[in-house]
Amino acid sequence: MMSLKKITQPLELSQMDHALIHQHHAQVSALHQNGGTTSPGSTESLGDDGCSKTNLIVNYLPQTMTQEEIKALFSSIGEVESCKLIRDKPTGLTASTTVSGQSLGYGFVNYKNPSDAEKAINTLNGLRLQNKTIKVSLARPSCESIKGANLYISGLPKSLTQLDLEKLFSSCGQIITSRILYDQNTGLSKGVGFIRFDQRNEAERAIQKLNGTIPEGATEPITVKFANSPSSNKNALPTLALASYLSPTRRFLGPIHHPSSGRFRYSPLESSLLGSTTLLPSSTATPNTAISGAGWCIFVYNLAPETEENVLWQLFGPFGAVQSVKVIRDFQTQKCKGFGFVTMTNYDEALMAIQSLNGFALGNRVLQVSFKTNKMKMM
DNA sequence: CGACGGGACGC
DNA sequence: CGACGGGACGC
Repeated sequence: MMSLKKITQPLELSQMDHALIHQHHAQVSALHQNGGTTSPGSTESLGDDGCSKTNLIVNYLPQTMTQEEIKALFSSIGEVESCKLIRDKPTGLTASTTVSGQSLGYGFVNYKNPSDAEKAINTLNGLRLQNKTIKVSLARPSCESIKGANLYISGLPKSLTQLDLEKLFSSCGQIITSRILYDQNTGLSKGVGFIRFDQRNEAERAIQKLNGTIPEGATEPITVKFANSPSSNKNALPTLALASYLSPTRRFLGPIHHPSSGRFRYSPLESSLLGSTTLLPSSTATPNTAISGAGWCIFVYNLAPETEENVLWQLFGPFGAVQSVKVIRDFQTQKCKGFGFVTMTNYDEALMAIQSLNGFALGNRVLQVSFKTNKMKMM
């Protein structure tokens, strides 16, 4: 139940044509348009071998769309010379349950004729397909200097608009895309946004110039830094991969490399407690033992409301002997209150579980796992 | 936007 | 803390 979001219906070609006919006038924000697909200068006529006028990059493609479907769609405009959907590497590796070859959501379409490429931009850019609005623009000549040019900006005033954001950054270079994140429910700005520049050095310039500065009319400084690269994936261990990744036959695991561990980590343990592996659970001496004195009680925080006991068994079982698990629920709703407890027999195994599972991305939540503290109601 | 339960020995 | 429509340069 935790990872159903990937299930979408494959797109039929007939549906696509249909969509094409009825929605080819889909609105695209002016901002996106000025996002810089048109080069500022004169280089229009370099057609032959310089900047290609036939090669398009298509972004925000629906996950399920295949290269063949893309080609079919774009062939409705004119003759397509080549078409490539970019997919992630077919890593046969263990951890990534993301089956090899998933679409990365963008691709390239190269037309025979520049006029068709232009027509494709005019008619297909902004086309809505499934849950996505695709973007069609001229591909820039591929080169190293355009990579890693995406910035993450936080601390923005809630009133700052996308246009304001672009104005703020436009002096640093050519903006390819910009975005401000809004809360889905309230519609209010999250004070966080992205700017993708044409060139990486433009992005560096923007960091130099704007990081820590206070926008006009604002009171707080903004943070400008490089956005996380898509490869440093946040939910590298997809929800249901747990059972398979944390194979029950393996009692001890090497350190699990959490995506951005440092940031999410929060360990209540002091190094002194970690020193020895020969500690025995004792009912009174240390603050982190289970009440009963037999076993080590672990506090697990940031569980989803639907969480059930079996999730905890699956999470902790691979690390050793688990005596009991408990999901704490609200009495009324019977929904998990966001935390639970796991009691393990052996200190070493409990420690290993904590070290491995603290910071672990379970679905869209990052777990915080530590020895239970003693809320001394009584002594 | 959020943080540590529930049970009940029979002295 | 904060991370996008998951994924903008050929995976």
